[in-house]
Formats: sequence, structure tokens, C-alpha cells
Amino acid sequence: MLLKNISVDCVIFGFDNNKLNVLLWQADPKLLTHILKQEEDYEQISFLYDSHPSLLDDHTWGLIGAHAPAETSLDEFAQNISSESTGLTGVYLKQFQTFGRADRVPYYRVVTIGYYALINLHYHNLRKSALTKKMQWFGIDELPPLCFDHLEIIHAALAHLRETVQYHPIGFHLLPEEFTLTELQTLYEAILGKKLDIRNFRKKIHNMELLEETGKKQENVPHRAAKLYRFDPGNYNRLVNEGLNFRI
Amino acid sequence: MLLKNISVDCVIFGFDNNKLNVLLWQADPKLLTHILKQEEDYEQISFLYDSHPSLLDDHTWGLIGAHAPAETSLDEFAQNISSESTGLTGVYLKQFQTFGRADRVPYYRVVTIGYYALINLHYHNLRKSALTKKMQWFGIDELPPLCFDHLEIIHAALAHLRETVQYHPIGFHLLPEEFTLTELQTLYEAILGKKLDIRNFRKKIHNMELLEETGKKQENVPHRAAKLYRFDPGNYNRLVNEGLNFRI
DNA sequence: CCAAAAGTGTTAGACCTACACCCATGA
DNA sequence: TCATGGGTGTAGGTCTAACACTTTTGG
Repeated sequence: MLLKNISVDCVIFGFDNNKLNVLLWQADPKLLTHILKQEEDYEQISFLYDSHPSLLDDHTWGLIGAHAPAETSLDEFAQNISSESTGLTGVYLKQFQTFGRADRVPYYRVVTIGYYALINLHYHNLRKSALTKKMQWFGIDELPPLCFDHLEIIHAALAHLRETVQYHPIGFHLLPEEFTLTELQTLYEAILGKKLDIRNFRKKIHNMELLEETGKKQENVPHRAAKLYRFDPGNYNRLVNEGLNFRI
Repeated sequence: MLLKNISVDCVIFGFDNNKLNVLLWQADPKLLTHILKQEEDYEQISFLYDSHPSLLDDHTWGLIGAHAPAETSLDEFAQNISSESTGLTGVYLKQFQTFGRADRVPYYRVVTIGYYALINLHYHNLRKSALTKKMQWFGIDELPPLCFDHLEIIHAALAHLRETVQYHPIGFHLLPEEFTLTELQTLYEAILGKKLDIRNFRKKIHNMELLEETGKKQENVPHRAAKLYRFDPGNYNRLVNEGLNFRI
């Protein structure tokens, strides 16, 4: 059974083309209603779509989310949503804020619990789930028209990420397992929205002793090949726990 | 109308006796559990419970909270709850986490949105609160038995406060309008759970230019009277907005 | 004059910021 | 050999941490 007044929305962040991107979808209501077993659930979903023609429109996008089932914890359900939509399991997921304005969804009271996911785009090809009409990455500065208050939710997720990333080493979840220092720096620049000094950045990262060299280098680049690094999991976990001495 | 599956709980923090305290009211888990077995009556009975906290026994306490009404935003409702229970309006309130384990309340699915309030104990007398008969402050290290997952919620609120207070100047909401530097330091020591160096603390606070002298001093103290300070609202707001350069 | 808390400064080391040039690679 | 991005060090200023004594007040 679905909880009528509660939904979960996931702001799925990925880093690519030196930009921070968000995964959005357009749900297919026909497909959606097929999988709903209970009459009650069916009615709710079709009511939602009937009363919001913009949900059917090709130009309006939304966050990946759904009404929460009564039997599942919110954290688990957020994992389910993000793994179904990206094909990835065990992604970094953070509950960041709950949105509860009375009129945030017209005609019906829906409180939505917002999570953001940080995923590494190189790990998979996006597979549309059965429910999905379209799914696409958008740069955070190039968002399409969004339904409901989803723009506000994305901005809140970004603000939360931007702050958290300065004290906790979570940005790394957006990178592939092996990466260059320049990629790491570009990632931070994209999240924080400002340029960082290359020498100071590298000094800082090295002092943290968070990374280890893989011994490998980039290949097939038309310039000097950069060293590839990975995290030292021991120190990474130490920093995650100690937290606050991570400052970019 | 109340939303059956959604509640709001407020962790109301106050600072007194050099300790951080939490305001709790009483709940009777036996009574509540018994009632919850009849799902149909749940809404009615819980409404009764919400409006008559005198249905209480002496041993188990709970956070101040209630099922959310369908017509009110969560933020507004959290304000209502905290102002009704403390008599204070316009208190600092922060939504910090939503608790959504499927079994957090027995026999029924209730997702609760957690807020914490920071209030100044000197501003009011708790007994004035109309809805509440049994209500009491407890030191955060001397909590009584709590219903449901309320202990977990309090610990999460504390952890959030402890972290936030290091980067944002919000701790001040716990102090009266005029206060001494020693009170400010003791507050930070209570929140962070560690001793701070008096000279370094004072230097830091002075450098922030966050405070202004009132020109007054303590009276009737059996030792040298300390100067009383208040916030410089201009700089306070600047720091709230700029945020992150506030570090204790 | 005693008890109790208020108030104050310095130093050494760590960290931050600003800044410019050579290096390695593939085309 | 050129274009492109990779990679490195230093100096000045600021911030931090550690540390002990004098001042004010009421009783």
C-alpha cells in the first residue's frame, strides 16, 4: 500500500563534462498504473495525472521519486528508487530536507522527503526503468521546466551539498575509482561554483593523506599524462568519522 | 484533518545550570500501544492524546510533537507546537531530519519530521503553557525513559546542533539578550562536550565583532562582576548569511 | 583579607594565500 | 616544434594552541 501523503524524491547528482548534473525523468502514467495492484493506489495516481496535465507534457521534467510504500523505511525506499533508476546499488545517499508546504502539490497534500545521491557516471549506462518515458542528465545551470517545487528542491540539495562538501569528504563519490588531481579539483570547482588555486589545492589534498597513487597514468591524452589516484580507504574512513577537519 | 502517517516532533533545547536541557512531556506507552491496536480509532484517540497530555503516567516521557494537520505547512506547524508548549513565539527552529523506519511506532506507520528549537529559558515560565500539565526539562545526560525512537531523535538533534554550531552563529539563541562571555563559553562547552581555553575563546569572539558591550555589569555576584554583552544584529546577520567562517 | 570568578598577552608553529614557470606528451 | 594541460615552491600574513598571573567584588 502506498502512503498517500508521503513521497520520496531523489536529486541524483553526477559529475561529467566538468559540470555537475542532475538526473531527471518524465514518468509514463500508463506504465505506472499497470504496476499498481490496489485500486486505491491506482486512483490516487490517475487522479494526480488527471489533475496535472503538465506531468504528461513533453517539456516538463521531474525529480525521480514516488509515493512511499507503507512497508518500507524511507532510507530503503530512497535506495530502491535510485538503484532502479540508475542501475547502481549502494550509492551514496543523503536525506537532506523534507518539503512540507501545504500547497506544494496542487489539489493534494504531499510531504516529500528529499534525498540526494552522488554517483559516478562512468559506472553504468542509464537504464530506463519500466516506468520511465524519458530520463536525462541536465547541467545544474541548464535545468528544464520542472513540475511542482522540484526546482526549489534541487536548489536546496545543491546548497546542502555545497556546504557539506567543505567539511566532509563526500565529493569523492562523484568520481570514478581512479582519477586525477585535476578532475578532483574541477569537481570541487563545479560544486562550489568558484575557481580554486591549483597549487594550494594540491598541497591541501596531499596533506590530508587521503589519496594513494595507483602507479598508473592517463593514456591517450594529447598532453602530459596525469597520475591516477585512488582513495586510501583507511584514511578516508577516519576522515568521514572525524569529520570536520576537511576544509577545501 | 490530521494526516495519519505524518507527525512533527520538536526537540526543544534550553540552556540552564550550565547544562543543555531538553523539554519533554509525558506519554504512556502502555496506553498508547493499547489504543493503537484499533487502527480505526487511532486518529480520534491520538487527537485526544494530542490535545490532552494529561493522559500521562509518571515514567515514560516523549518529545513534544503531534500529528500534522493537512492544512498547515510543516514549518508553521512546528512553530505552533513549540510556541504552544513554551509560550514563546518566533523561536529559532530548524528542521534537522525525518525519521522513517517502518516500525518506529508500533502497529502504525508514522513518519516524523524532526525539528529542534533553541530557546532562552529565562524568557518564560513553563507552567503558563495551556495545553500541558506535565512538562519538564531534563539535562541531555539525564534523560528519562523515552517512548518510541525519541532517544534516537534527541541524539540526532544533538549531533546536528553540535556540528552546526561550529560553523553558524546559532548558539546565541540559547542565551538571554544580555549575557557574559563566560556564559557564552559555558554554553559552547556544554554543546560541544569539551573544555575551551578561556583566552583563545575570548580572542576569537572579539575578532568576530559579533558582540557589543551593553555598558552594564552583573549585579549581586559574590565576585568581580562580569560585563554584559549583546549581539550586534548587523554583524550577526552578516555572519548568518556568510555562514562558514564561524569556527569555535 | 579571603574566596571566586573576571580579565588579560605572548610565542611558536601551523595553515592560508598569492603568485610564475618548467615538464611531458601526442599530434 | 607546438599546443595542451601536468606539475612544482616560497614568502608574508593570519590563525591556532598552549600557557599563568593580576583584578575586582562581596562577604
